[in-house]
Amino acid sequence: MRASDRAYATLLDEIQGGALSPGAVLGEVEQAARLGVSRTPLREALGRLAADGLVAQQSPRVTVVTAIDADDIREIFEVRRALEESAARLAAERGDAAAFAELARGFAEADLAGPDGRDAYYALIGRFDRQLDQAVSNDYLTAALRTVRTHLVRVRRLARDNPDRLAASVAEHRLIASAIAARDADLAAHATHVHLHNALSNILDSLHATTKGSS
Amino acid sequence: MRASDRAYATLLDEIQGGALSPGAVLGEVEQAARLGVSRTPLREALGRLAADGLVAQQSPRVTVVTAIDADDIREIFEVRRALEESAARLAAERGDAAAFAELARGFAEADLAGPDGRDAYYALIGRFDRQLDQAVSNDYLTAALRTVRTHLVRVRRLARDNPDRLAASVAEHRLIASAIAARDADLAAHATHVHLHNALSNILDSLHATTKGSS
DNA sequence: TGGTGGTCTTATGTATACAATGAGCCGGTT
DNA sequence: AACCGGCTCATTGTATACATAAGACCACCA
Repeated sequence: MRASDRAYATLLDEIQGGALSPGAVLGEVEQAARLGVSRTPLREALGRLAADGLVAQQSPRVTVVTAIDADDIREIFEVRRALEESAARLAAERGDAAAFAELARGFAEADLAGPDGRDAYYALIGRFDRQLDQAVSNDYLTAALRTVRTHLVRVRRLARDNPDRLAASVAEHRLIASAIAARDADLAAHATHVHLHNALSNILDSLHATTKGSS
Repeated sequence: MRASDRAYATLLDEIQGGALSPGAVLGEVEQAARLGVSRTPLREALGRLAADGLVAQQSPRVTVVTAIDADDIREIFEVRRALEESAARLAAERGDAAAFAELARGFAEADLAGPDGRDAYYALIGRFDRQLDQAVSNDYLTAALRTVRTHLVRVRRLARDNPDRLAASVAEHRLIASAIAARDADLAAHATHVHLHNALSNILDSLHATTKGSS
């Protein structure tokens, strides 16, 4: 694996995981030394992170981790809705119906009760996203969704997802998968709309509660 | 201006303009020498172009200009439809109605008859796109649209746009702008759908004719 | 004569050295 | 004492030198 890939992967994990907080200054020499690579591959990693929108050059001299506030989350969800509704429609038209029927069964039988219910949930979502990408079979759409998902990882960290919401989300995904399997494009798109509406509401509520609670 | 920016801008122009054909191999030393920069900024430029999807590492050893075929164009237009329909809706909800009324007038009065009718057309479209971005006021959506538009420049080169289509396109944009000015989100979105359907049909027809005619 | 192995070339990936620019600080002057 | 100017230093941007690996070509063997 290339050193620049390692630097990118490490910084990505740290930003998404919160180890590098928004506003943190990323000096080239400092980070290169910390990650054990030279400045050249580190600069490449920073460039990729900048293209993703995870870091930005605040001034021509200082690169910082970008912040995400409630308005950013709304904007991300506007893009997400545009892309995922289309993806759901396209998957309903050309996807592998059997695969989505199988996914729907998986959502129906999902058990999120245990302590690692969240892990099970994200594993299911990951399978669903991969199947969706494969069904849509559109590299440009997948690339656009990849960027959105990259930001969503950070958004999820900001919002504490409660078990009730996780269960509801699974049910919503089950409906989407079923609609795709039934080749009902309208239902797939509208169920996606509903799911994203609920997800956004939950996140913003959680954010509001956190803000009020911690201040 | 930084050397890496110049290298990126030059290569972007050459790829979009056709000076660098799809499949062209971009050796680092060769291109660095040609553009008068060293390999370091040139690699940064190639990285940005790769993020845009304009070049790709065919093998771990050779970077080439990516190709665009009819399927790519269809995929790009699927993403474009998703993003631009949403953008039209959002602009209708929150855009500057007066600015879009003014744009609609501009489309109504556009004169594409002259020899530089195409330039006038693209100038109008550019104004419209900028106004749309401003109205939507969503950096994530704008970034996604930027990628799509980058590819569209190449798509337009493949299709020879005839004057009739240009005039029809202006009329379609006039309707979209009017709908946004009237805050009619449904009409704005549907007019966008119609416009993109016509634009794609025209491009694919042109491509088919060219393919048959030149073979 | 065809295949295989090895070497050699040439490309990329990485590290480091050099250049240039901007920011911060200190001292002088008003 | 405050403000302006210059200087220094740190940081980025660029160039180049070095390491490494992949691919091609040639020679040798079957």
